[in-house]
Amino acid sequence: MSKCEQCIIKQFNALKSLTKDELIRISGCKTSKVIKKGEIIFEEGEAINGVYCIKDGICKLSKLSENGKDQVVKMVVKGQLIGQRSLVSDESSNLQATALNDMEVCFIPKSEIIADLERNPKFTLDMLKDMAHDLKEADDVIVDMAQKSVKQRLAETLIYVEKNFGTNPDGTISLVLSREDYANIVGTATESAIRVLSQFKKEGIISTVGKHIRIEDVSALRRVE
Amino acid sequence: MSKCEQCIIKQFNALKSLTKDELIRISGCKTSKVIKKGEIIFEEGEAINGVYCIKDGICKLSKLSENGKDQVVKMVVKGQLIGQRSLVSDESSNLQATALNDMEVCFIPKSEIIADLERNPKFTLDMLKDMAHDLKEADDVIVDMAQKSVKQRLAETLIYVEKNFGTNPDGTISLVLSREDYANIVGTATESAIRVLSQFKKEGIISTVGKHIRIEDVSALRRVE
DNA sequence: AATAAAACATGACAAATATCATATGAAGTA
DNA sequence: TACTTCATATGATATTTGTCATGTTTTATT
Repeated sequence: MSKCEQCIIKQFNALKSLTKDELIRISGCKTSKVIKKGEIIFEEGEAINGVYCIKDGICKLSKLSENGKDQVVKMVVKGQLIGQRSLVSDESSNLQATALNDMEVCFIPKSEIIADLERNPKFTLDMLKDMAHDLKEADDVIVDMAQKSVKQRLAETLIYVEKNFGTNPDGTISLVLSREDYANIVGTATESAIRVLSQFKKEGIISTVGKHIRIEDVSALRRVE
Repeated sequence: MSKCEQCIIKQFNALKSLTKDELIRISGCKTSKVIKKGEIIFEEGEAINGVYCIKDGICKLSKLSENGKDQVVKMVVKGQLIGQRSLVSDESSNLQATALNDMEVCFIPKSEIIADLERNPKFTLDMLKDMAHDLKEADDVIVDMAQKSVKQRLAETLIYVEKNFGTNPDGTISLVLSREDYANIVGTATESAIRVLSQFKKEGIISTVGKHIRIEDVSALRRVE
């Protein structure tokens, strides 16, 4: 099993602020998991009791709403941590994490890392910075949800996904999402998402290659009203 | 000027985890302000460079959307801190804070408290806990915005406001908000908020006494679809 | 290859919400 | 007091979005 102290992934998250000794100890108790696309990493209501460090892949964090839809709250990519809230709260998770492609994650149990939070202020401060950033992003999502049209939100989502998860050599967006996924990100009916994407395609703003989407005209996407 | 180390308000936020010495130092550099209803505490885009501890009153945190509406993201009450993000980020504020009634706040400059964040892990951990809680609440708001109707969101807002900000002796909700405020919380047009409140009133679910609203039938509010 | 099951697509219609217009009462101001 | 402004209210209408039905395409499975 690979060692935390040598892992480059930690550079992208708060674990970089652990000391070498702390990292070696963490390394000894962590478990690595391979998670296939579509598999659930943890469920809403589950006691997570630890954090996951994402070594590879992308996952969505979602929450079931009363009307049965699974609203995506955030997408998380390689390098980031998920489940941090479980470290500072004894409540069970308010979100479900599902792999959007094949993933590799390391799980660090709360019992092993909690002491570091209480003793290493640099680490805690780093966690705080990450969470402050997440909170800011969540605020932006709230405003978008409340004030923008489905078409605008979908346009923004396409730009976001391309920017954050990259493109293939042919220019298509690397991450393949179903129309239902897109609907659950923007918070609309699947049919509505399909319709808007069809319209974008008809207008030449995007094109599709099989299940892959390519943005043809970013500025048009930005101008969507 | 009152002293932080004797102030009971700090029990409700992370400042309680500062040592007596730290509190005495903070006390020496803090400034107290009285803010009248409607006044802005800080603006979107402003460099705050410190935290505000709310000694009394209620304020809203909002963000201007592209369509010119001022979306309320969160309401904050006596005992809580605002502006924490400025402590861990050099970015300017993403939100505007506006007093919803007469307030009394203390401002603690970043320069004085930042060292405590770096040295007192208990304090940092407490800040982290608060922020984790805020993040969870923000997630819930995202789901509500995306999946619930205006009527449901307004019903929930009424319940929330009554629960969190209390009632007057006659049973009316203490906090008086304009219809526009309600619209900006729920994320809808002012006319729509007015219409829904009128309907609730017609149905006997709420009643009004001047500008005050009284919830007459909470369970009906909960049942709204 | 045959079949079943998803995912995608689109029409028709209903429901929710926004927008614009206008009116009225309340509150502040000259 | 008269005037102005603002908040509340409501109708009429347009637009957006959801829902239901149905068909097609793609993907998975036997």
